[in-house]
Amino acid sequence: MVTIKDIAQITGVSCTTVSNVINGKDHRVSAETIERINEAIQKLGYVPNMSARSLVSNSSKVIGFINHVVTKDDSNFMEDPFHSVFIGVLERVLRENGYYLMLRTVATAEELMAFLRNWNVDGLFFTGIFKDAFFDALAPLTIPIVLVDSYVSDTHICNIGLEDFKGSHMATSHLIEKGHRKIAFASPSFREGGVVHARFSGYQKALEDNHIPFDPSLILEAEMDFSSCQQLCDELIRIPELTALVVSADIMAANLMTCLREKGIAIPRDISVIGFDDISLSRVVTPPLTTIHQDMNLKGSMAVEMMLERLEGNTPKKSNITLPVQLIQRESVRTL
Amino acid sequence: MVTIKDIAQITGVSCTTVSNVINGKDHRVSAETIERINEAIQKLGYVPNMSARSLVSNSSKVIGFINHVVTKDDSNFMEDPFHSVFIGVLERVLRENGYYLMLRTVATAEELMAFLRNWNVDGLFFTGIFKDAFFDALAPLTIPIVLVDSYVSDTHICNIGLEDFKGSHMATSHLIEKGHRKIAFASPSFREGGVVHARFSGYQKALEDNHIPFDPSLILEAEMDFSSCQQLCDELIRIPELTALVVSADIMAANLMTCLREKGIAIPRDISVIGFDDISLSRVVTPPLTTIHQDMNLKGSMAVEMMLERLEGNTPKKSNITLPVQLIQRESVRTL
DNA sequence: AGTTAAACGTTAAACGTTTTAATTTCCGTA
DNA sequence: TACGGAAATTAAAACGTTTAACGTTTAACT
Repeated sequence: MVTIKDIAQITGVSCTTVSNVINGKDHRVSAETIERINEAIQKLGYVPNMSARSLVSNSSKVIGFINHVVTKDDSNFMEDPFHSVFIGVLERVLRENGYYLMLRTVATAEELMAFLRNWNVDGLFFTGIFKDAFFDALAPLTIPIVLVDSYVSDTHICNIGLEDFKGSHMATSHLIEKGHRKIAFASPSFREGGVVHARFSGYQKALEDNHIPFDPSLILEAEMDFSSCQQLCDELIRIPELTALVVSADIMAANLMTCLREKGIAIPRDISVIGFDDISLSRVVTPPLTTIHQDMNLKGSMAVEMMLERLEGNTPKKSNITLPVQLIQRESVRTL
Repeated sequence: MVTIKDIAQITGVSCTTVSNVINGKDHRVSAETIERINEAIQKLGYVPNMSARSLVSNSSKVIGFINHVVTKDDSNFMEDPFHSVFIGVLERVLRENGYYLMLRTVATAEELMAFLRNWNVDGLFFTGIFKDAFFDALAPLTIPIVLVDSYVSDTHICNIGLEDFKGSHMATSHLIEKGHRKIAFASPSFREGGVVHARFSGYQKALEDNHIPFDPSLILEAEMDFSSCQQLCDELIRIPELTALVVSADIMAANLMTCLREKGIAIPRDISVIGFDDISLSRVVTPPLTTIHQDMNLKGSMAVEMMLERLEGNTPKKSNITLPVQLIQRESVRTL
């Protein structure tokens, strides 16, 4: 292993100087020396040891992506394209800026703290954090934290979210324009500070704006997996005169559509469906799903941008970004 | 920050002893001392500093998941459920065994080596490595390396793969049993040492076994994304009397089915399609895709198991595991 | 010529852990 | 009582960096 010492020795210079050159603090070093040092680095193939670096500097260049599991389940959080696509973007941009990405699942705040101190983690990404005890444990942390899809606000914690309310309002209004009046709302379970809440409000407001009375029996909750959707489907078909359905997540919509089809219910002939998210699947499902589009890649790059800004020590202009959504009309909605 | 020194001081013992207790080398420490130390650790909330640890011990507990990009593209490798689901499993099992997972994209072997030495990486996972210069660069490495879906063999590198040949043979035979004779094979581009090759051979052999002459004009290559599939689709419909299609990846099959439908071609009425992989999407697409199933979660856990065995220093029983596949009949194949 | 300040360095301590080799303590036995 | 040896413990070096704090030399002003 070639160390900074070797470089120093070979170039006849001290460790400090080599270190300064490596770290771009070369304003105190002559151009000629810099040249010599860089050559030696090149020739010997020197690579800095991050452990040594972080040991002394209290900064590791490690950014954590935290998957917070509420219940100790063995489900694979990577099944959700939202996590994976997001992580893919993170990895790329962080790397381009000299950072490293560590994945970590934690159940408790203690586990998180241990992880942070294990590695001197420099920054943290979270998806789907809600207002609860766990979130409160984040407050005393001083490293930059970027939340995604969390309706929680805090001075030093960034959030990057979506026009959930607006999107849902658009979806519902679209159905109403197409002549639908009895419209159900299906979604994963509500959690305080989660996106579902905002999406539900959008649905509710759209009804109100169109003078359609709100009917609580049209609100359906279930998990997103296939078998939960089957149960939900049974409830659905028992609702009389239902003509349309707003689903607050495309994965769920896709599962639901499959269940409905298996029961001989045609979409959009018997029932119209509109989704939310526009994941890649939505285009490929039959019929292609009309949905509210969000730009996952943009979301990821905005999140990294906020993170990087904070890492550089600049307080960013905004600590709360809301990304736009867009209605994508495909074939799962019919005009009444 | 509470260090090992603090624990030593408070319990009136040396750093060495504390270290020994922490690392389970407590055979040289009296039971009473162990007790005292553990209490102090608990009370002060001591958490080991991995940087310091790896600095001196040349082992970091960091396992890298490497995404090797051949061309410098900006596509998101996490779009592929194979990577993401796999990584999800890795993270869980590695964590349960005291390891940490770092994600890293590299373009060249040099980048990889730099990464390894940056962090003293203890082990490496790869998906989709092919027999090329990059692979050769892996040879001199001494840390455990686990490959997934790579038809390359090397003494100290593990591989965990699939019955690709058999699966493809099953798929093709299934179509033949259903009365099909003119069967095309569509797949992402062939690469030496990649799974596509094996899957192609299975197709070819099934034809041969059934005395159907092989027709090279029925072999179609394209990338998996939607627009490439559209082009491929144009070629497809120009083939006269084609009744069936083996697609060597479900993502591609799904895209292809959508393109075909957009051109007014009904599945399975006009053309039967059989896929490979059985990703979650396959069930939800219309018609539900008949495909060859593989167990991604099993694949992940087997891969970690091999990795852990090597990390413990045991040479595992096998360095090459082939997982079984299974035909899942759904509705995309019709009987002629 | 003498003073200053910039330019170009260096020395050595510190970071938190592991590990080797040395040291002390304790106990049973000759 | 002395002694051998096992058991329990320790001191100190080492890992590869960064970073204060300090030292030279040189160029530029009075």
